[in-house]
Amino acid sequence: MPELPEVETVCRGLAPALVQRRIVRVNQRRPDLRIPFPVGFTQRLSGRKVLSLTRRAKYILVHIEGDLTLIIHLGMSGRITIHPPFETAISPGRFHHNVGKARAPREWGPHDHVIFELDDGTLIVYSDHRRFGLMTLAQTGELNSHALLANVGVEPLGSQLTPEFLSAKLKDKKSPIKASLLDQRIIAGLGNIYVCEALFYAGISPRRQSGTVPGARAKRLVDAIGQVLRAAIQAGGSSLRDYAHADGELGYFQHQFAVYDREGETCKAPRCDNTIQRIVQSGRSTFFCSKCQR
DNA sequence: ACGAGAACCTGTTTGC
DNA sequence: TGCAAACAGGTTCTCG
Repeated sequence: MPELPEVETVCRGLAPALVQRRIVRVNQRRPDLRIPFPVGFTQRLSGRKVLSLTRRAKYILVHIEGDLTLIIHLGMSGRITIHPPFETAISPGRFHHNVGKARAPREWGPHDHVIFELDDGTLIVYSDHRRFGLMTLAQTGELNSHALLANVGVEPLGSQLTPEFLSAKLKDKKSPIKASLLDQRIIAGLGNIYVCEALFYAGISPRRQSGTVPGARAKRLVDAIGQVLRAAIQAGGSSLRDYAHADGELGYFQHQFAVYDREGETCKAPRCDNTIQRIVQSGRSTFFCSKCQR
Protein backbone atom coordinates (compact mmCIF):
# COMPACT_ATOMS: atom_id res chain seq x y z
CA MET A 1 0.00 0.00 0.00
CA PRO A 2 0.37 2.92 -0.44
CA GLU A 3 2.36 4.91 2.03
CA LEU A 4 2.00 8.61 2.56
CA PRO A 5 3.39 9.73 -0.83
CA GLU A 6 1.07 7.40 -2.71
CA VAL A 7 -1.94 8.46 -0.67
CA GLU A 8 -1.02 12.09 -1.25
CA THR A 9 -0.73 11.41 -4.98
CA VAL A 10 -4.12 9.73 -5.06
CA CYS A 11 -5.66 12.67 -3.19
CA ARG A 12 -4.23 15.17 -5.61
CA GLY A 13 -5.33 13.12 -8.58
CA LEU A 14 -8.81 12.64 -7.22
CA ALA A 15 -9.56 16.20 -6.15
CA PRO A 16 -10.13 17.70 -9.62
CA ALA A 17 -12.63 14.95 -10.47
CA LEU A 18 -14.49 15.08 -7.16
CA VAL A 19 -14.53 18.59 -5.75
CA GLN A 20 -17.79 20.46 -6.38
CA ARG A 21 -19.30 17.35 -7.91
CA ARG A 22 -22.38 15.73 -6.51
CA ILE A 23 -22.44 12.01 -5.77
CA VAL A 24 -25.58 10.72 -7.43
CA ARG A 25 -25.31 7.04 -6.59
CA VAL A 26 -23.09 4.68 -4.64
CA ASN A 27 -22.82 1.04 -5.58
CA GLN A 28 -21.51 -0.83 -2.55
CA ARG A 29 -20.88 -4.39 -3.65
CA ARG A 30 -20.05 -6.12 -0.37
CA PRO A 31 -20.87 -5.56 3.29
CA ASP A 32 -17.33 -4.92 4.46
CA LEU A 33 -13.72 -4.30 3.66
CA ARG A 34 -11.39 -4.60 6.64
CA ILE A 35 -14.30 -3.35 8.72
CA PRO A 36 -18.02 -3.26 7.91
CA PHE A 37 -19.36 -0.29 6.00
CA PRO A 38 -21.38 1.94 8.31
CA VAL A 39 -25.15 1.70 8.39
CA GLY A 40 -26.68 3.80 5.64
CA PHE A 41 -23.37 4.22 3.85
CA THR A 42 -24.75 4.58 0.33
CA GLN A 43 -27.82 6.57 1.35
CA ARG A 44 -25.89 9.09 3.41
CA LEU A 45 -23.58 9.88 0.51
CA SER A 46 -26.08 9.89 -2.31
CA GLY A 47 -27.17 13.34 -3.51
CA ARG A 48 -24.45 15.12 -1.56
CA LYS A 49 -21.84 17.45 -2.94
CA VAL A 50 -18.10 16.98 -2.34
CA LEU A 51 -16.48 20.08 -0.87
CA SER A 52 -12.79 19.15 -0.61
CA LEU A 53 -10.25 16.36 -0.20
CA THR A 54 -7.52 16.25 2.39
CA ARG A 55 -5.13 13.64 3.71
CA ARG A 56 -4.29 12.77 7.31
CA ALA A 57 -1.66 10.06 7.82
CA LYS A 58 -2.56 7.42 5.23
CA TYR A 59 -6.25 8.31 5.29
CA ILE A 60 -7.99 10.09 2.45
CA LEU A 61 -10.65 12.42 3.81
CA VAL A 62 -13.45 13.37 1.44
CA HIS A 63 -15.32 16.29 2.96
CA ILE A 64 -18.95 16.41 1.96
CA GLU A 65 -21.69 18.95 2.54
CA GLY A 66 -23.74 18.47 5.67
CA ASP A 67 -20.92 17.87 8.18
CA LEU A 68 -20.04 14.54 6.62
CA THR A 69 -16.60 13.13 5.86
CA LEU A 70 -15.87 9.94 3.99
CA ILE A 71 -12.76 8.33 5.44
CA ILE A 72 -10.87 6.04 3.07
CA HIS A 73 -7.83 3.90 3.76
CA LEU A 74 -6.24 1.96 0.92
CA GLY A 75 -4.73 -0.77 3.07
CA MET A 76 -2.08 -2.72 1.19
CA SER A 77 -3.72 -3.07 -2.19
CA GLY A 78 -6.43 -0.44 -2.45
CA ARG A 79 -6.71 1.56 -5.67
CA ILE A 80 -8.99 4.32 -6.75
CA THR A 81 -9.53 4.89 -10.43
CA ILE A 82 -11.41 7.59 -12.30
CA HIS A 83 -13.53 6.64 -15.26
CA PRO A 84 -14.85 9.51 -17.34
CA PRO A 85 -18.39 9.21 -18.73
CA PHE A 86 -17.31 8.53 -22.28
CA GLU A 87 -15.43 5.45 -21.29
CA THR A 88 -16.93 2.06 -21.98
CA ALA A 89 -16.14 -1.18 -20.31
CA ILE A 90 -14.92 -3.90 -22.61
CA SER A 91 -14.42 -6.52 -19.95
CA PRO A 92 -14.17 -6.53 -16.17
CA GLY A 93 -11.28 -4.38 -15.15
CA ARG A 94 -10.44 -3.26 -18.69
CA PHE A 95 -11.55 -0.12 -20.40
CA HIS A 96 -11.29 1.74 -23.63
CA HIS A 97 -12.43 5.19 -24.61
CA ASN A 98 -15.51 5.48 -26.70
CA VAL A 99 -16.20 9.16 -27.10
CA GLY A 100 -19.77 10.21 -27.69
CA LYS A 101 -21.47 6.95 -26.93
CA ALA A 102 -23.51 6.14 -23.89
CA ARG A 103 -21.92 4.08 -21.21
CA ALA A 104 -22.58 0.42 -21.76
CA PRO A 105 -23.98 -1.64 -18.92
CA ARG A 106 -20.92 -3.09 -17.36
CA GLU A 107 -19.72 -5.93 -15.25
CA TRP A 108 -17.42 -5.30 -12.39
CA GLY A 109 -14.38 -7.30 -11.44
CA PRO A 110 -14.47 -9.29 -8.21
CA HIS A 111 -12.32 -6.71 -6.45
CA ASP A 112 -14.20 -3.58 -7.46
CA HIS A 113 -15.94 -3.02 -4.14
CA VAL A 114 -17.39 0.47 -4.31
CA ILE A 115 -18.41 2.58 -7.30
CA PHE A 116 -19.35 6.23 -6.85
CA GLU A 117 -21.27 7.81 -9.70
CA LEU A 118 -20.91 11.58 -9.97
CA ASP A 119 -23.33 14.10 -11.45
CA ASP A 120 -21.19 14.52 -14.56
CA GLY A 121 -21.27 10.77 -15.22
CA THR A 122 -17.77 10.07 -13.95
CA LEU A 123 -17.33 6.84 -12.04
CA ILE A 124 -14.92 6.66 -9.13
CA VAL A 125 -14.03 3.02 -8.50
CA TYR A 126 -12.47 1.63 -5.35
CA SER A 127 -10.77 -1.74 -5.86
CA ASP A 128 -8.86 -3.71 -3.27
CA HIS A 129 -8.10 -7.38 -3.76
CA ARG A 130 -6.74 -7.98 -0.29
CA ARG A 131 -9.42 -5.91 1.43
CA PHE A 132 -7.16 -4.47 4.09
CA GLY A 133 -8.52 -1.06 3.24
CA LEU A 134 -11.59 0.54 4.74
CA MET A 135 -14.25 3.16 4.21
CA THR A 136 -16.33 4.77 6.85
CA LEU A 137 -18.21 7.98 7.59
CA ALA A 138 -17.65 10.56 10.28
CA GLN A 139 -18.94 13.97 11.22
CA THR A 140 -16.53 16.50 9.80
CA GLY A 141 -16.68 18.54 12.99
CA GLU A 142 -15.58 15.57 15.08
CA LEU A 143 -12.94 14.12 12.82
CA ASN A 144 -10.06 14.65 15.19
CA SER A 145 -11.73 12.62 17.89
CA HIS A 146 -12.79 9.84 15.56
CA ALA A 147 -11.42 6.48 16.71
CA LEU A 148 -9.37 6.04 13.53
CA LEU A 149 -7.72 9.44 13.76
CA ALA A 150 -7.61 10.24 17.45
CA ASN A 151 -4.31 8.51 18.11
CA VAL A 152 -2.34 9.21 14.97
CA GLY A 153 0.90 11.08 15.45
CA VAL A 154 2.36 14.11 13.75
CA GLU A 155 2.47 14.60 10.01
CA PRO A 156 6.01 13.90 8.87
CA LEU A 157 5.91 16.81 6.41
CA GLY A 158 4.43 19.23 8.92
CA SER A 159 6.19 21.63 11.23
CA GLN A 160 5.56 19.42 14.25
CA LEU A 161 8.13 16.82 13.30
CA THR A 162 11.25 18.32 14.80
CA PRO A 163 14.39 16.64 16.14
CA GLU A 164 13.27 17.67 19.63
CA PHE A 165 9.86 16.08 19.20
CA LEU A 166 11.30 12.85 17.83
CA SER A 167 13.99 12.70 20.51
CA ALA A 168 11.39 13.03 23.23
CA LYS A 169 9.28 10.24 21.73
CA LEU A 170 12.21 7.86 21.30
CA LYS A 171 14.05 8.61 24.52
CA ASP A 172 12.76 5.77 26.68
CA LYS A 173 12.05 3.21 24.00
CA LYS A 174 13.92 -0.08 23.82
CA SER A 175 12.47 -1.29 20.56
CA PRO A 176 14.48 -1.00 17.35
CA ILE A 177 14.23 2.36 15.59
CA LYS A 178 12.62 0.64 12.60
CA ALA A 179 9.65 -0.35 14.74
CA SER A 180 9.29 3.11 16.27
CA LEU A 181 9.21 4.78 12.88
CA LEU A 182 6.46 2.43 11.74
CA ASP A 183 4.43 3.32 14.83
CA GLN A 184 1.68 5.58 13.49
CA ARG A 185 1.09 7.05 16.95
CA ILE A 186 4.44 8.82 16.75
CA ILE A 187 4.76 9.79 13.10
CA ALA A 188 1.74 9.24 10.90
CA GLY A 189 2.17 8.03 7.37
CA LEU A 190 5.52 6.29 7.20
CA GLY A 191 5.41 2.71 5.96
CA ASN A 192 7.88 -0.06 5.37
CA ILE A 193 9.48 1.35 2.24
CA TYR A 194 10.11 4.90 3.36
CA VAL A 195 11.25 3.88 6.81
CA CYS A 196 13.94 1.73 5.23
CA GLU A 197 14.88 4.54 2.87
CA ALA A 198 14.94 7.24 5.53
CA LEU A 199 17.10 5.14 7.85
CA PHE A 200 19.55 4.63 5.02
CA TYR A 201 19.83 8.33 4.24
CA ALA A 202 20.19 9.10 7.94
CA GLY A 203 22.94 6.48 8.26
CA ILE A 204 21.16 4.75 11.11
CA SER A 205 20.89 1.00 11.50
CA PRO A 206 17.31 -0.25 11.61
CA ARG A 207 18.35 -2.43 14.55
CA ARG A 208 19.58 0.45 16.67
CA GLN A 209 17.65 0.87 19.91
CA SER A 210 15.25 3.81 19.65
CA GLY A 211 16.56 5.25 22.89
CA THR A 212 20.02 5.82 21.41
CA VAL A 213 18.74 7.91 18.51
CA PRO A 214 17.89 11.22 20.25
CA GLY A 215 20.36 14.00 19.51
CA ALA A 216 22.33 14.32 16.28
CA ARG A 217 20.86 11.11 14.88
CA ALA A 218 17.32 12.35 15.41
CA LYS A 219 18.19 15.50 13.48
CA ARG A 220 19.55 13.45 10.59
CA LEU A 221 16.47 11.25 10.69
CA VAL A 222 14.01 14.15 10.57
CA ASP A 223 15.90 15.58 7.61
CA ALA A 224 16.02 12.23 5.85
CA ILE A 225 12.30 11.57 6.37
CA GLY A 226 11.37 14.92 4.86
CA GLN A 227 13.76 14.50 1.98
CA VAL A 228 12.62 10.99 1.11
CA LEU A 229 8.90 11.76 1.32
CA ARG A 230 9.12 14.99 -0.66
CA ALA A 231 11.10 13.28 -3.38
CA ALA A 232 8.55 10.48 -3.57
CA ILE A 233 5.60 12.86 -3.77
CA GLN A 234 7.45 14.85 -6.41
CA ALA A 235 7.81 11.65 -8.38
CA GLY A 236 4.10 10.91 -8.02
CA GLY A 237 4.42 8.14 -5.48
CA SER A 238 6.20 4.91 -6.12
CA SER A 239 4.33 2.56 -8.36
CA LEU A 240 4.47 -0.93 -7.02
CA ARG A 241 2.44 -3.94 -7.95
CA ASP A 242 -0.95 -2.91 -6.71
CA TYR A 243 -0.72 0.79 -6.86
CA ALA A 244 -2.11 2.95 -9.62
CA HIS A 245 -2.45 6.68 -9.88
CA ALA A 246 -5.88 8.10 -9.28
CA ASP A 247 -6.43 8.60 -12.97
CA GLY A 248 -6.26 4.85 -13.44
CA GLU A 249 -3.10 4.89 -15.48
CA LEU A 250 -0.55 2.33 -14.59
CA GLY A 251 1.83 5.12 -15.57
CA TYR A 252 4.78 3.29 -14.34
CA PHE A 253 7.25 5.39 -12.55
CA GLN A 254 10.09 3.17 -11.43
CA HIS A 255 11.14 4.73 -8.20
CA GLN A 256 14.82 4.34 -7.53
CA PHE A 257 15.06 2.97 -4.04
CA ALA A 258 18.41 3.08 -2.28
CA VAL A 259 17.80 -0.05 -0.24
CA TYR A 260 14.19 -1.23 -0.40
CA ASP A 261 13.82 -4.53 -2.25
CA ARG A 262 17.51 -4.48 -3.20
CA GLU A 263 18.74 -7.47 -1.20
CA GLY A 264 22.04 -8.73 -2.59
CA GLU A 265 22.58 -5.65 -4.75
CA THR A 266 25.38 -3.15 -4.26
CA CYS A 267 24.92 -0.19 -1.94
CA LYS A 268 24.36 3.05 -3.83
CA ALA A 269 26.41 5.23 -1.50
CA PRO A 270 29.32 6.88 -3.38
CA ARG A 271 32.27 4.89 -2.11
CA CYS A 272 30.52 1.86 -0.67
CA ASP A 273 30.81 -1.59 -2.23
CA ASN A 274 28.78 -3.32 0.44
CA THR A 275 25.80 -5.56 -0.34
CA ILE A 276 22.30 -4.63 0.79
CA GLN A 277 21.00 -7.02 3.41
CA ARG A 278 17.47 -8.11 4.18
CA ILE A 279 16.45 -8.94 7.72
CA VAL A 280 13.04 -9.47 9.29
CA GLN A 281 11.93 -7.18 12.10
CA SER A 282 8.59 -7.77 13.77
CA GLY A 283 7.55 -9.85 10.83
CA ARG A 284 8.44 -7.38 8.10
CA SER A 285 11.35 -7.10 5.72
CA THR A 286 13.98 -4.50 6.45
CA PHE A 287 16.61 -3.61 3.85
CA PHE A 288 19.80 -1.82 4.82
CA CYS A 289 23.53 -1.36 4.29
CA SER A 290 25.48 -2.54 7.30
CA LYS A 291 28.43 -0.31 6.41
CA CYS A 292 26.54 2.93 5.83
CA GLN A 293 24.07 2.43 8.65
CA ARG A 294 25.27 2.13 12.24
C1' DA B 1 2.73 -1.26 29.65
C1' DC B 2 5.34 -2.80 25.96
C1' DG B 3 6.79 -5.44 22.16
C1' DA B 4 6.74 -9.42 19.17
C1' DG B 5 3.82 -12.28 16.47
C1' DA B 6 -0.41 -13.61 14.44
C1' DA B 7 -4.40 -12.54 11.97
C1' DC B 8 -7.05 -10.41 8.35
C1' DC B 9 -7.21 -11.75 2.43
C1' DT B 10 -5.79 -12.55 -2.33
C1' DG B 11 -2.44 -12.57 -5.91
C1' DT B 12 2.24 -13.20 -7.53
C1' DT B 13 6.79 -14.88 -7.22
C1' DT B 14 10.11 -18.28 -5.75
C1' DG B 15 11.91 -22.72 -4.78
C1' DC B 16 11.94 -27.61 -4.72
C1' DT C 1 5.99 -28.55 -15.25
C1' DG C 2 3.53 -28.30 -10.97
C1' DC C 3 2.61 -27.46 -6.57
C1' DA C 4 3.53 -25.40 -2.15
C1' DA C 5 5.64 -21.98 0.41
C1' DA C 6 7.00 -17.39 0.90
C1' DC C 7 6.05 -12.83 0.32
C1' DA C 8 3.60 -8.20 -0.54
C1' DG C 9 2.68 -1.18 0.55
C1' DG C 10 -1.10 -1.80 6.76
C1' DT C 11 -3.48 -2.11 10.96
C1' DT C 12 -5.17 -4.31 15.02
C1' DC C 13 -5.66 -7.90 18.29
C1' DT C 14 -3.65 -11.32 21.47
C1' DC C 15 -0.29 -13.14 24.25
C1' DG C 16 3.82 -13.28 27.06
